Amino acid sequence: MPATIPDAFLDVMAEKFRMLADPTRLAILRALMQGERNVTQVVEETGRNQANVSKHLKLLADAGLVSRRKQGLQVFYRLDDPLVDRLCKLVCETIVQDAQQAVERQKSLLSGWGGDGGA
Amino acid sequence: MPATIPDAFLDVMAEKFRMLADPTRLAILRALMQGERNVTQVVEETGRNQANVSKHLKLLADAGLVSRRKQGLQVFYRLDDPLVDRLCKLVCETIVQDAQQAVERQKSLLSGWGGDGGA
DNA sequence: TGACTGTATTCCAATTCAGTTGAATAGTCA
DNA sequence: TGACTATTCAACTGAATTGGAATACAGTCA
Repeated sequence: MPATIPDAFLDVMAEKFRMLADPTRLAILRALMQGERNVTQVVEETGRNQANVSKHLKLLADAGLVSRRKQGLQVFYRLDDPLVDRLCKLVCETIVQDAQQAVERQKSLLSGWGGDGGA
Repeated sequence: MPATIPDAFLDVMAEKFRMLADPTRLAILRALMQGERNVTQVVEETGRNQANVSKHLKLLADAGLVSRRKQGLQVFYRLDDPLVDRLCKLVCETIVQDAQQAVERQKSLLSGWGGDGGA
């Protein structure tokens, strides 16, 4: 672990983040966090159309975030990068924290007028 | 911390990741990880031109990742989201790990021929 | 006020990306 | 072989993003 990020890492890092920078891909990854799924299942769970899901799955597979397993007619995908889980958890936590802080700021504002924080 | 990621989070998460999904922005953030910097300093440290840096700084500020402080003619920016540091560290670590694993795979391949792993 | 410095904005061309549609491929079953 | 299902591929469109050049803006100093 270098003290500062080397120049050569910037592109690789950006590439990794870019894979996570799309709601459809995040929805797909969320489905795969529950366990292995075939394309049809992912389509159902994400509500996106099949070609679109297939394209994003290919992107994710090419990037090494998910792996493919063929079984008869179907292709099963599963998470293949523990990083995904950890990054998503981190970001999720901060979203929750940000929301909580927003609520608290709101409360403290209201308390200035002697309110109880209710609407 | 929800058991699974809520639908409403997907867009927010994607937005956060998108901010990190660009090498120029990562270079800027890397500079700011060392401490507060004004625009000129960031320009020097990143090697990007001024207009470009200024634009990305605005994006980052709007997204809440960095904060601005004006002092005379200059505007100082600094990291304002602990998430950035943590996400970057995580990704960096996995890049290093991936590289190490690649080296080991290479070694074990070579050892099959009785080599010592050298070039 | 006018010159100068540091920063922000606007406009533009090029590129990239997400999503849709329609066709193609691969595996299964009769 | 032929019908059928699951998946992928290719082409297209519209929208978003990037970087660069030029310009505008804001604060300082003489």
